[in-house]
Amino acid sequence: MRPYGQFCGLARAAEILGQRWALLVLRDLLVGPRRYSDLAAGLPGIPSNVLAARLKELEQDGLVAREARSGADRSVVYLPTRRAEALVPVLDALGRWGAADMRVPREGEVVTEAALVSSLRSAIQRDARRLRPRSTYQVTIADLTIHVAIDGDDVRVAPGPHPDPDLVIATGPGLRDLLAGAVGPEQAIAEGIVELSGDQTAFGDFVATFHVPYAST
Amino acid sequence: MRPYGQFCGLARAAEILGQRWALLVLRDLLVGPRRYSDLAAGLPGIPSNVLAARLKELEQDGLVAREARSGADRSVVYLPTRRAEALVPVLDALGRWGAADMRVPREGEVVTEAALVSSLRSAIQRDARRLRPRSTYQVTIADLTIHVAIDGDDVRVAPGPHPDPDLVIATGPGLRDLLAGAVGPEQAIAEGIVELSGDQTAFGDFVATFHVPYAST
DNA sequence: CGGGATCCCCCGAGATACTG
DNA sequence: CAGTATCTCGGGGGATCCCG
Repeated sequence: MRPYGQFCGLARAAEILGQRWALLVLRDLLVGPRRYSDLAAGLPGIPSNVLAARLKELEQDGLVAREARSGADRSVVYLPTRRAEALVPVLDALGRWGAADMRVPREGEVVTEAALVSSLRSAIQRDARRLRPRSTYQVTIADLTIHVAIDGDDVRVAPGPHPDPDLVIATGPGLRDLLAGAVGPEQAIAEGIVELSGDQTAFGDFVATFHVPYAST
Repeated sequence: MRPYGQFCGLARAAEILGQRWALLVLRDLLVGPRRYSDLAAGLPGIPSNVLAARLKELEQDGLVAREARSGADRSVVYLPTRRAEALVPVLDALGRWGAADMRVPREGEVVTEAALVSSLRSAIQRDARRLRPRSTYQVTIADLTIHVAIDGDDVRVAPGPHPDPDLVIATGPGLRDLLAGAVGPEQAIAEGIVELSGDQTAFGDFVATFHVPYAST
C-alpha cells in the first residue's frame, strides 16, 4: 500500500480502502464471519493471491481478525473488528451513492449474497410508516435467498431463508427499480418484476421499508 | 477501470473511487474549481499522466466537468458536477473514519490546503453551543492559510486568509489533538500547540465548533 | 507558462498451478 | 481447506518532452 504522503483522514482511508477488492472483502465480512473459501466464493473473479494479500493487510491495519477455530472444524475464520464495524454507515452511504446511477446489470454482472444483504441493509428506512409492527420476509434472486425480520423500528437483514416468513418474494434485478420507487408495488406485481407467495398485503410494508433513490438528473 | 462484475452499489462506487488518487482529486475539486496545475501542485507526488487519466475518467463518469475559460486567461478549469457534490457527506464520513486513528504525521507527510479545508468542513458541529453567534477565524499551518466564518448555524470553511478575522490561529499538526478533544483549549495555549492573536476569548468557540474523535480503542 | 503527452521501469493485479 | 508459487501484463511512478 503506497502512502499518499498527506496528513489527511481521507488520504489515510484511501490508502486502506482504495486497494483493489478491499471494499468488497469488508462488505462480505460485515455481513458475517467468513472463511477464506467463503470469501473466494462470494467474490467471483478475485485472484487467490490478492485475497490472501488483502486479508493480511486488513489484519495489519486492524480491520480484520483471524480466528483459528479449534475442535472438529479447524478452519480459519475472518471477522471484522470494531474499527471495521465503524465503517458500516460509511460503506452504506458509499453503496447508496454508487447505486444512484445503477439501474440495470451490465453485461456479465452478478448479484451475490453479501451484495444483496448489504444493499437492503443500507436501504432501511427506520421511520417508514408500517402497516404492521412485526413482519418477516424471504427474498430470492436467482439461487440466492435472504430474509428480513421487522419488529417495530428494528429491521434485520440476514443471509439465508427464514423459518416462517409472512411473505416470500421472488424477484430479480428489477428489484432495483422497486427500491428506487421508479416502480410501485402494484406495478411490480402487474409487470411480473416480483412473484409473491404468502401474505401479499405485507408487500406494501416491505417496499416502504427500503429506499435507494436514483440520481436526480 | 476494471469492473468487479457485481450488480452492487458499493462495487460500482469502488470502480470509480478506488482508482489511485481519485478520492484526493475529488477532495481538492470539492474545495473549489481547480486548474490542472493547481491540482498537480495540491497533490504532491501525483504523476502527470495519472492526473490526466483520472480527470478524463472522472469526466466520463460524470463527476468532473471541464470548462475552457475564454478571454485573456484561457486556461482550463475543472469543477465537480452535482453527482460529485452528492459525495460530500460520504467523503466527510470517510475522512473522519480515516482520521480516527491518525494522530501524528508519518515521516514525510505534509498538510495541503484542500486537506485542511475539507478536514475542518467534515468536523463541523452545527449544534455546538457558541459563545457568540458570529465570528471569523483565520487558521495558519506552515505556509497554508484558510479561514472560517460562523454565522449562527452557518459555518463556512474556505481557503485563503480572511479580510478581518476576530481571531488568528497559528498552529501545526497538533491541531489534530485539539479536534479530537484530547487536548483542551487552555492546554493547547499553555503547551504552545496554538498561538493566538486577536480576540482570544473566541478560541473556545472555535474549538467547540469542530470535532473529530479518535478511535475508541 | 499552462496543459498536457510520451517514455521507461517496475510493482501489483490477474490467472493458474501447486502444496501443507 | 487455506493458502503459496510463478508467470504475465496493465497501470502507476518518475522524468522528460512537446504544443499552443
